[in-house]
Amino acid sequence: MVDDANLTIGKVAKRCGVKVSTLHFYEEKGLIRSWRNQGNQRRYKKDVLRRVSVIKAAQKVGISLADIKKALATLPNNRTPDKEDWLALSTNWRDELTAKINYLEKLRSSLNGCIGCGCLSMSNCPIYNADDKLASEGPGAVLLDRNSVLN
Amino acid sequence: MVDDANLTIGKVAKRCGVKVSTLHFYEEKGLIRSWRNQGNQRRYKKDVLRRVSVIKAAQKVGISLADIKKALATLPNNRTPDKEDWLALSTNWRDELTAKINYLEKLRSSLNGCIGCGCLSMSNCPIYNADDKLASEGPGAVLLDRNSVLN
DNA sequence: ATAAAACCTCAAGTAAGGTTGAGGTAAAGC
DNA sequence: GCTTTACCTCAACCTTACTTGAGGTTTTAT
Repeated sequence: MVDDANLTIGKVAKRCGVKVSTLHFYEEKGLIRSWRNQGNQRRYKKDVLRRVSVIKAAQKVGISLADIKKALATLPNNRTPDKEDWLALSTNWRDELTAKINYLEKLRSSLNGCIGCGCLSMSNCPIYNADDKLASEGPGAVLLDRNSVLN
Repeated sequence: MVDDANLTIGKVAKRCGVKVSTLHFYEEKGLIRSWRNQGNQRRYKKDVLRRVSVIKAAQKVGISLADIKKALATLPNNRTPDKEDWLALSTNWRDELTAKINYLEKLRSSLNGCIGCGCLSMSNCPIYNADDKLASEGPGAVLLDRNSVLN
């Protein structure tokens, strides 16, 4: 029987609601760490539970694993991260989330104002530029890609 | 020289701000249509410009190509879609966008508290109990062990 | 002691949304 | 007429985030 500070991969998976294969994958990607017992099986300290939960939370914000990894790399590795450490991460992510929300709100008003009312055919539509006048000269239809937060 | 109601793929690509390969891909997926000229080259009617722009707009909302295809399939195919037709699509997408914005706002308001204080382990944590179905970014719902994730 | 459950590695597969390249044809410009 | 640009098909590849499966070992339970 392993004690609570010496978790098996199955325990971690169950308690975090992820599959064992996900933990293998995260370890391979450098997002979490483990050591091995005498029989070559992975063991984790409790710390990993929070890491995995934070990874999942950040994914909901839309942060990629690569960026999550970078953020986790800023945590201290000489001691267990404390409340302040986690707070610093979440503050950054909250700001990204705010930017994303702002973008989506702008997009929503474009949908309302442009697609909804039919002005898609007009040259000043932010989503779609007119085809007639701009056809031979300008760059043509200008999509929102330029300012996209998401893409 | 092709006239304006008889667009080449290059023209469509340039005016919509996408690559030629993207148009091939969309056609293969049934999102747009074309006919062929004598030399087997694709030709499009102007209609396609709006379709592609709407596809791009919907993608920014977070709609998958499969769902966009379904939505586009509700457009009339006996006539060019009019204002009312596009309105129906955009209204649905706007509602999805609103739901998504609401979800992200809820997520934002709980992000610092959850990550910082450790309530990730609790059954009332908003991050894990919000409508995960709306979290179309990132993987789906994560069902945590209600009793003991972190402790 | 033995069987079942859990774990291991490594390769391959999945899904979305495209992109890239090879080998060849068509259209446009001078 | 010749050359460059544009277009064609088909297959393979890319990225993200994992999952699945085969074949084999370790732990745990009875």
